[in-house]
Amino acid sequence: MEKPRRGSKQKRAVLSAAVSLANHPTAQEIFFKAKEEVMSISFSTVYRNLGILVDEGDLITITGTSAGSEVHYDHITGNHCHIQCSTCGKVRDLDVPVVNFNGILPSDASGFTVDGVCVTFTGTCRDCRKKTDSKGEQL
Amino acid sequence: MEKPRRGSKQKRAVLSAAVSLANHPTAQEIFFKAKEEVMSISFSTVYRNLGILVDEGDLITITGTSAGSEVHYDHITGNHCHIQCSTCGKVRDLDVPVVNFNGILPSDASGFTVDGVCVTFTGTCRDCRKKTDSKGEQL
DNA sequence: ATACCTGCAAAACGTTTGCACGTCC
DNA sequence: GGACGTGCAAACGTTTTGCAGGTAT
Repeated sequence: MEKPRRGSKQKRAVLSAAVSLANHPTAQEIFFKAKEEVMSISFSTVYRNLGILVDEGDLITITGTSAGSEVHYDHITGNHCHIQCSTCGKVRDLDVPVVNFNGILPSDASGFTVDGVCVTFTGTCRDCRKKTDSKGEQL
Repeated sequence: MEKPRRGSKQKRAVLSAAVSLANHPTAQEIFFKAKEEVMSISFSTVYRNLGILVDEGDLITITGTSAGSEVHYDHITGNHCHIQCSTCGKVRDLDVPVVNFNGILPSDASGFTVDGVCVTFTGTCRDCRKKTDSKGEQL
């Protein structure tokens, strides 16, 4: 039932862009990086391939809690946590593993089949903290 | 430095809509619900007030990992987990508390000030599972 | 009166889709 | 040759914004 997948240099470029950009890049960032490899690549192709790569398990998506509506992509697909700056939207990895959760859920999942968990902390990065402080407000 | 907030029946309608809709409503759902209370309310006003209410801590936002680009709102602002169906985008509360995390992070946060955590499980709800099964594929 | 807040309409933004062409098997 | 992949441009849905007018203090 699996569709045969042919592969293309564009797709490879998308994946390698996602991998080489360590910072949980957005689709746009991946687009520009991939463009370095395949000049002619288009947005549609990037988005299409990102979807495919996520489907195939080569990438995962990260969506933050607030700032920035863009989807971030991560080539580290194992369960780990992220923290996103609610001001600038930047995402970083956290060392905290999500192990605790693998055992917790089934009973509480009220009918859901659980296939993953996304733990995203919200916070403020040092840079944005400075800016906020100098504006004289911290809420 | 805080801006004086006047309050309005629209804002109240938005909040009470968000509260009465227990299902982690999206902005659109809140809009329609709020419209029942204040017929003349507009999208802009809903969005504006949602932003304000989140700012004020009366609501939190939930963003899933995949399906559905809309932001969901939750009036239960205490740390708790959610599970979102990756097919239909529906969000549910999980009983699992996030207590474990309050102690873990500071050292790993690499310069971030942490002010919250959003734990969203990804899964498939019973309804969507049925649909998927009947299509004969489960990946 | 002076902010703040509203409602409208238009814009912005990220993303998706339709279609014709190219490419690989 | 046929199916998959691409690129373009246009569409889409959600959210934001500019502006004129309304409302509460």
